[in-house]
Amino acid sequence: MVKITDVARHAGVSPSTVSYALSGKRPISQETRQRVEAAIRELGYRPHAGARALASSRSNVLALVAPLRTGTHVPVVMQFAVSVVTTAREHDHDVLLLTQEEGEEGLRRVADTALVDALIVMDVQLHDSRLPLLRSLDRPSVLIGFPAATDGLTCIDLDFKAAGEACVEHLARLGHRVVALVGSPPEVYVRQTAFAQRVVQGFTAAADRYGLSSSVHPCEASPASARQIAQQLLREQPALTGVVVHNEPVLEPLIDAFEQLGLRVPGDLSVTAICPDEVAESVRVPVTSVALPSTEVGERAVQLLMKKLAGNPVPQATLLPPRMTERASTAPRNT
Amino acid sequence: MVKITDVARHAGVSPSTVSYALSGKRPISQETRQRVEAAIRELGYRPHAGARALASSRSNVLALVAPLRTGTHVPVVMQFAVSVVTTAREHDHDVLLLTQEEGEEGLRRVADTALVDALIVMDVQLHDSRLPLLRSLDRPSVLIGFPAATDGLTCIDLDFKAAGEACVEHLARLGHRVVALVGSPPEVYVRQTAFAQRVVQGFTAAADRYGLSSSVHPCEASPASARQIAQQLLREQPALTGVVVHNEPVLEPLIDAFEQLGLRVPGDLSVTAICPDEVAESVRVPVTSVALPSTEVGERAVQLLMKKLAGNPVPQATLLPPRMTERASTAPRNT
DNA sequence: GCGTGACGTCGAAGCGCTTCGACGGCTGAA
DNA sequence: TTCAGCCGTCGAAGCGCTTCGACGTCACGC
Repeated sequence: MVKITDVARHAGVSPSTVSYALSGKRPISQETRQRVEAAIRELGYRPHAGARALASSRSNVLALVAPLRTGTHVPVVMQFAVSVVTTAREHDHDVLLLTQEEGEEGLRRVADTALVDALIVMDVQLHDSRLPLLRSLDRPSVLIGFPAATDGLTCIDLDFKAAGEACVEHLARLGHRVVALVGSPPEVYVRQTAFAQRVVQGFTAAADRYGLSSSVHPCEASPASARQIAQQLLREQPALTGVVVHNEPVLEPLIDAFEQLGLRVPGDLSVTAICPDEVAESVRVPVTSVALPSTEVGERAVQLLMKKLAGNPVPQATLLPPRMTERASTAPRNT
Repeated sequence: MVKITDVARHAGVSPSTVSYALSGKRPISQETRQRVEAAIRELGYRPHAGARALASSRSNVLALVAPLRTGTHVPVVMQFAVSVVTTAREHDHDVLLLTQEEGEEGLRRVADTALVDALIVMDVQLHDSRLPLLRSLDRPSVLIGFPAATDGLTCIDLDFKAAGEACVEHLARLGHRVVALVGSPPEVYVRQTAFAQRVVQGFTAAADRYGLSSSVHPCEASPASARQIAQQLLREQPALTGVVVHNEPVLEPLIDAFEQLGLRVPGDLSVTAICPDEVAESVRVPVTSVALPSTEVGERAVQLLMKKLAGNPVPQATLLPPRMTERASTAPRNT
């Protein structure tokens, strides 16, 4: 193994000079820097991560706690993880993957052993048991999702309330008067994951504001549930012409079910969704949707963390504004 | 921060004794060990990962290189990743997540900086450009998937050839005489990912052995392609009664398409698949399938790595035998 | 009764890097 | 001309841990 003293000798300077040339923390003359760089290249020098971490008390590693539970759409998690890793690399950091099951002990472990400099926690719930721990940890963290109280924390997510509102607004503008929300599976609400409830809040508030008749229906992630919900909706709200779907797996089955019940989309029924663009685009009838910007959230989360690591202040809450894309599934109400 | 010297002082022993008590690398008396453990608990001591890595030249971290490309089924990747993390934790290791995009330079970086002790590489291709690097690296690695030549490597995967054979065998035993394979998207073959071709080999070999008439059809991962393939199959092989599907996303659409064309599953047509059990079970007609054992592969991969790290020899190739589960989609041929 | 070796513990030497203080030389303002 | 202060570099200390060799003690065999 080639070490910094080898490089120093080869370049005819002291080890500290090599270190400073590498980190830029002190001025180094153009000429010396070039000699050092040449030596590094020739010897194929790579600083030892452990030694670096020990001396600088910075590991340049971030922890990412990823969920893997029913109710979370896996591709979104994956996309998010990739975006975190990619962005972290741009900031010269690596990413350590932890599972939700590791729990609080896992967080404490990687933080206390100085394995990581900072943490990103996904799938945060309203009264998440990890919150006190994250507040007390000596390392910065960023949460994806919003708990009930955000004091002492840094949170980021899509503004789901605004997303719910945007969907209703879009339908209202098209003249629809009776709308329904097909939501996440019941367990998501029971678990009190904030985003599901926020969508409901936005949906309801906007419906009231526009004077629409509305209803909310949690839905299991199976085609059978989709068919069942579709039947129920037609029975209970025969005048229904607008639907908001916040549940990726049932989006297509739901549209199929409606069409089998004799409703054309968007002729008789307009459908909007809150889901990743790829999902909205891959449905038989491309769906007008508010995007779930997993890539952007991941990127922003890492940026926030970097700011905190640099000692800069960051906002407690970051809500990304919804971005709606009109596709083939919505149309003015059939009068 | 509480360090090992604090623990030593508190327990009335030397730092080295604490270290040995922790690692078990030298005998420590029952009584001393207990005093040390008590001190650790009372002080909340956590060894510093960087210091440990520097002194022992072991970081206790594994690298996992995950793909994220079209053609790879995302949930499978995720399931695999979770299994790797979980198993690694059981062996007191953590997992660093790298993306495929980081490429060879990423592998070299984490290996050379001693950030990780060993590597797991997913989605290996027949002539993967990373192979020479992995062979030359001074750190052990395990590949998921089989390249053309496995010398100097350690590879593990489902035995896809045997899986293809098992499907055909199952159909042949049920009396089917004309079978077809609906395979992965064309780009998977072009990319020369071995597993797709192995399925074809097994499928073809078994069909020949049983004297069946057979054909192979790559298929895009979209419902439209599924419908198109279904039509084509009926046109070209009117006597078709058995289908093997190796393409998760089109499994359900394909069955739908066949039924819309007037073929009942399994009445007129028997369908088997090579896919994760969850996918096979979630289809409207649960599908007889060979499982894609991502969890087991992840677990075994880590175990192989641990053996290599301990200096024990491991087999160059590990092929997991296919496990077939009969479900509702296959039946004896309608005579 | 004494040598032998296993047991249990200690002290010291590093692992490879960063960083702090120091220092000589040089520039520019007074 | 002088001195303050910056620039560029060096040497040494030390980050917190593991590990090696050494040493005293004790049990056992001959």
